[in-house]
Order: sequence, then C-alpha cells, then structure tokens
Amino acid sequence: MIQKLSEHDREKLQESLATSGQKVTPQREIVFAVLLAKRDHPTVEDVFQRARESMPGLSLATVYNCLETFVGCGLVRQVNHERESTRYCPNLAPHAHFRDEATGRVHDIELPPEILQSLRSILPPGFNSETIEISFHGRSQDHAPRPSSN
Amino acid sequence: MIQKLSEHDREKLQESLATSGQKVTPQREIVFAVLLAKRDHPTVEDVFQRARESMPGLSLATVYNCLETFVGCGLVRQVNHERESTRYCPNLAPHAHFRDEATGRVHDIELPPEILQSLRSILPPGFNSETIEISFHGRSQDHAPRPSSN
DNA sequence: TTGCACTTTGGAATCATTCCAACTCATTCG
DNA sequence: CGAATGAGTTGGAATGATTCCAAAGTGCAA
Repeated sequence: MIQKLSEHDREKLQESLATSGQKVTPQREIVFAVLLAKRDHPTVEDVFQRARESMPGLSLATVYNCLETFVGCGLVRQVNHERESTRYCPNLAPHAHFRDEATGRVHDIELPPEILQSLRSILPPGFNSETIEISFHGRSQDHAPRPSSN
Repeated sequence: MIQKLSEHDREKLQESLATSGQKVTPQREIVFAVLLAKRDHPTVEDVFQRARESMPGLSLATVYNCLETFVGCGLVRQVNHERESTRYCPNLAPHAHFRDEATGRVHDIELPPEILQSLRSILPPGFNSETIEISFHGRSQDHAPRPSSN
C-alpha cells in the first residue's frame, strides 16, 4: 500500500501541474506517490499494479495519461526515450548518436576515447559495463542530406 | 536499387557469418548491402522497403532474421537497445542509467557536471542538444535491494 | 442549473516484433 | 540416384506495449 504524499510533494505536484493548467486528481496523487515510494524505474505496468493496491478502480489508460502528463510538466523522466522502431547501423567504431527531433534523423557523433574512458570511470565499484549508449536529443542546423560515405 | 557488395564487404560478411556457423545467402547479401549503402540508421521497415527493390519476394520476417543474425555476429549494431517497456523515474538530477543484464534492474549513476560538459563539447557546430541519455549495459555485483531513498 | 474544461475509463485499434509451421534448397549418406 | 538432414526463408497468426476514442464523470464559474 502506498503512503500518501507528503505536504511538500503534494505542493510540488500541484505547482507543476498548475503551470500547464492542469489539476491535482486522486489518480495523479497516487501515481506520483508510487513513483516516489520506490525508485526502481518501474514500467507502466508496474506503476499500474502498485497504484491499484490503493485505488482498485484505476485504469491502465489513466496511468499512461498521468505519466505522460508528469513527463510533460517536468515532474518525471522517461528512462527510454527511444520507444520507436529499432534502428540499425553498420558503424562499429565507438560513437554516440544525435537524434534530430525536427527531422527524426539520427546522426553519428564521433566519440573520443578519453570521453569513453572518463565515462567508464564514473561507475561505482562492482559495476562492469560492456556497452555504453549515448544519445543526444535536440535540433541540428544540418538538414542537408549528407554524403553516405562507405 | 542496391549495388552488389564489394568483394571486400562480401568477405567480411562471409567471415563473420562463418564464425558462428552460418552461411551467406542472397537475402543476407542484400540486407547487408542495404545497410552499407545508406548509413542513415534505417528501421527494419526501411531496410525491408529498400531491399525489396532488388528482391521483390523478400519477406519482412527474413529482414528481422538477417538483422538479428548480423547483430549476433557483430556486423551491425542496434541503435536502440532499449526496446522494452518504457520506464520512469522521478530523479530529475542529471544522471546516467546502468541496466544490469542479469537482473534487468536499472540503477541511477551520478553524472559529474564536468563529464556532462565534455560530452556537450563533442557535438559538431550546429548541433544543439537539450537532453543527453547515457546508459550503461552490463552486470553489477550489487544484487542486494538498495534502500529506496526518498 | 447549465456550460465548460479537464479527467477518467474500457475497449478497440495500431504498430513493432516475435512466433510458428510449412516450404525451399543444398548437402550428405546409403 | 533418392531419402534424410538442416539451415534458411516465408506468410500469417500471436503478442505486447502503447495510443486512440467516444462516453461518462467532476468540479467550477457564469
């Protein structure tokens, strides 16, 4: 069972929603409380299950709505931005990706070894990573089709 | 229409496949050629469309199979590793994620501002990024449930 | 009380991906 | 040669996450 929001968290919720003309509802309170209660990066389904313990009538659609709302007003982040079709690239050198939100295009960004190295160094002991994925999201002025080198 | 593979690329294909006991087939040649021809990070559907121009009977399932095979033998990379359910987290401070492949759990990794800064600096001029997503994939020794701070 | 804007809801629809059973084709073996 | 084997391919069905939609609910303001 999920604890009620603290006064402070309720205010945060209320304010964030208000800035985009939206309201606090019992459903939103519970969904937000679920996210704060256990920070294990739950899926929508997880949130749904947990929230239902406190509000059995809650619907899955509402959970989707709440989460989208929260992301929209900056209360919460999505861990997997990339929920579109999987893309493939034959560039095996270490590189990052830049996704242009205007065009949907994805560009390769070269990744200097020092950076890769320093990234690896921020992992706490006991964490061993085989791959690192880095993706930038934004806009680029480069809208011309680039030569497809080979 | 896709150009045939160069001798060199065909060999690369042949060797990579051979190491995992697999063979070169016309379908695989075309799919690989499609990937090399235009390095724009195509989706499976894109690859399917392009490959069909050269081989009208090709099926979508085969394209999925080929791509999976290529990823398996290291010929090609997937741009979006994260093709599972979207996850959410209320940690708004800049941080990276570490996904433990053994448990499926996702951990937050603190991200020092210098690193964030140096990452931003590798973007070529004209690229403006609002968000950077960094995710490590590997194994961690930390399998104990961590206290869910709040 | 009525109207309006925002919400919630359940079910249908969509979309990427996976699964599966039938089929092809080259190779091996008797 | 002709059957058996096995990797590979195929189309269609199944799955799973997510989105869409239309109907109903909930204040609040005029």
